Amino acid sequence: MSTTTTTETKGQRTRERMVHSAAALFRRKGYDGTGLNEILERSGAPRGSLYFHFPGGKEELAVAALTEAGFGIGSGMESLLSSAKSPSEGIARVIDFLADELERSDYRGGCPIAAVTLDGAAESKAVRDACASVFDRWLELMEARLAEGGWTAPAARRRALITLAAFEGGLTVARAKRDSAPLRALADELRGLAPER
Amino acid sequence: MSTTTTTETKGQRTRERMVHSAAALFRRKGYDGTGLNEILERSGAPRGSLYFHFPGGKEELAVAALTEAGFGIGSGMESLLSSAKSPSEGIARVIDFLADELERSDYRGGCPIAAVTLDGAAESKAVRDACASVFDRWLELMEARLAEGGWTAPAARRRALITLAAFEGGLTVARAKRDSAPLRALADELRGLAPER
Amino acid sequence: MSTTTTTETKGQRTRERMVHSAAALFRRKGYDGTGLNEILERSGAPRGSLYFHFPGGKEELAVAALTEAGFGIGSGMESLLSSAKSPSEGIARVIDFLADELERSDYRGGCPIAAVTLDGAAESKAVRDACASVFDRWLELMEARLAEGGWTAPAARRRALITLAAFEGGLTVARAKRDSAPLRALADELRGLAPER
Amino acid sequence: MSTTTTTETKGQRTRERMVHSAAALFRRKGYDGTGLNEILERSGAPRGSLYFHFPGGKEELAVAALTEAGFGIGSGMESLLSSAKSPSEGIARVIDFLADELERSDYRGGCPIAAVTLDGAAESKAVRDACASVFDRWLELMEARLAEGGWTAPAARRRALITLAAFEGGLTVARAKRDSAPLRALADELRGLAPER
DNA sequence: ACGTCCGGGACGGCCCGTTAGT
DNA sequence: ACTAACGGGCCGTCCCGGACGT
Repeated sequence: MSTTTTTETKGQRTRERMVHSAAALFRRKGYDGTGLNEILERSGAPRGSLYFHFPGGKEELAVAALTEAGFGIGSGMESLLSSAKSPSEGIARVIDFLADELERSDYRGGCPIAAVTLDGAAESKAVRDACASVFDRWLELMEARLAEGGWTAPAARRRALITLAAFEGGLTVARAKRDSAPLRALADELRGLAPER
Repeated sequence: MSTTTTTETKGQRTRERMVHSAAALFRRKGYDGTGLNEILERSGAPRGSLYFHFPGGKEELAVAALTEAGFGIGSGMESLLSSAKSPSEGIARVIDFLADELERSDYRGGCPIAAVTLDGAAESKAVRDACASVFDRWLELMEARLAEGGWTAPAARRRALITLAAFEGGLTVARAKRDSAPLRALADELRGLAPER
Repeated sequence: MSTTTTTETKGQRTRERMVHSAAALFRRKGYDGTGLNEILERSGAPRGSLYFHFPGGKEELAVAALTEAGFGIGSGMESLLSSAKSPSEGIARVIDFLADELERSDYRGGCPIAAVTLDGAAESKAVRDACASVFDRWLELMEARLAEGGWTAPAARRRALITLAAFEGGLTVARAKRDSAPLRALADELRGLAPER
Repeated sequence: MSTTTTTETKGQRTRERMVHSAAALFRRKGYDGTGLNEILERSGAPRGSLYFHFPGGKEELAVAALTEAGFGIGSGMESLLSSAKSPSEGIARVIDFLADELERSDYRGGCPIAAVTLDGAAESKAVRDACASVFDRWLELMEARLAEGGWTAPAARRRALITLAAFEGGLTVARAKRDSAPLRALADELRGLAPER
């Protein structure tokens, strides 16, 4: 009997470290603001390894990093959502969690997807598509929880969308002001808003 | 009595062209994604002029570009807001206008403030402050219009904030998907939401 | 009695493909201009195989490629020389053949030996020696045919040398101009030159 | 009263040093074998200066280096040619001079034009054209001297061509063998060859 | 014997934002 | 107000080694 989780070759671990480093740096400075050297240094990998694991270079690495970061954040979202007593409450908690993280990182850690979407990397279709997929997945997660809580499909869809937009925008505003209050106000606002049918 | 507008020296016009070019490029690719050469080329100004007008270099130019772009967008917002029959309708029109612009630019022209806030430039206090000021000004504009329409101050504040967050986030999502529908859905949603007292 | 030709293991065929690919690329771009990846891709061989067959790496591969290419070209030369009615005529035909090849390759396929001799690879004694040997062999071939046609040894030696120099130089000039005329003019000239005793 | 020659700005001198360094290195190792770092180090210029003087990068620098080297060598050729009592003697002296230089440089300094023509740089039309122009100029120089010595135009043209080819090829062969004898033999041979009308 | 995976780091050419000099 | 010069940083590719698998 083998353990399901930890059977990872050394190469896979290197690759993972590069992906994580990239994601972490993209959160802070976007794609254009992040140098390969920085990613490499942080992950302790030599330059040649990057091009072994990602022959497509920085762009391919970004796609992997964004996708994986999207899943990670999505999982957190999912558990916050499902542990709350109502969907609205769950949504508020997600936003509060994001606000906590922003504070903890001294207002540096926003959303990697947004950061990359808004910079030069968006010229790349592959990168843009990876971002769009992540956004879609997050929307689905929220819609599902809302539907579970009794919302009609159209109402759930609208609420999911406004939630996503609100927290992406809220993260941006909060970061500029170095103050999480706007983000937390958004959490409250969304908590209070009744479903419109 | 002096004419306020047209008395501009050649130097001022050069400066203005640089500022506009920078703003336009920041919208598309953020601060880190935009090279000085690109800005210079677009504005037709020689290299040395930049450091004459902006001794602080790229950073100082960015502050000017962001501030000015913020004013420009703010003015548009203001007239859209004041020409609508109700504040909610005005807000919806602002978002629709943003969606139109996004489409016209083939999903390249988002919000320069957001783009710069989310990339490496946010490490600069001067840049961050310029962004925060712009956001504040936009919030004030919306609050004022809402108050004028009979909203209480706290409700107006909340609605302004959620509006700002929604359109910044909506612009991001719409750009990633290359589809303005989410943004327009947000406009509708905000139009429909009753004031919560 | 064993077949001399077709008893080749898979490994030998791989090796051969690498050698041929290298030679072909050296003709076009010299040693420094040709990357290992390019050679590998063209020969369909995996990276690790190179160091199995050529522990000395690129340099050792080059020696093999140059030597083999030298033999191949030498054989062609030999048959052209021996099928002509006179040595001078044979020499002219060799040059014409080279000109044909240059045209067929769109002025890319010159002499691999010359290309490698003139670039950084010449710092390597092994490579230089391989080149020198090839040149010597070609000279011998021509001298032998000249002697056979009744030329005295010194005259044959001189004519072989000027022929080799003329076609190497002619190939270079023709390549730069993308015009085989100079090379063909050289063929004519050499055909016309009387033996000087 | 100002000296006509030495009025050179610092920028021009920097540029010149880069051009000379590039030419010197191309002689030894060709275009692909020569790194920009090497050129820069040798000329003592910083990296950025290169792209100021040669916005087109390495390729543009190569064109300049080749053109200038071509003129330099051409001038030497011209004076050797004109100071000899006969054209044939002049030609022999040119080749002898080349042989001297080859020896002096320990068989590293060949013809930069040939080296570049035979490596990957020949893919660039600009580079190839620069090489072709230099060859043409050299041919004209020799033709003119020959005509001056009483040769008919067609004979002069043929002799010029075979001379150019011979010394380019001879330089190659001599370099591979690290022996200037073949080159000197060529000088003798060409001295002895009678004009064919 | 033959080949793969992965690591390793130096170096490739290009372009960055900035400053001196005038 | 602008030309000229400055270095250091960008990302990508180079050739090569060792560990491992067949």
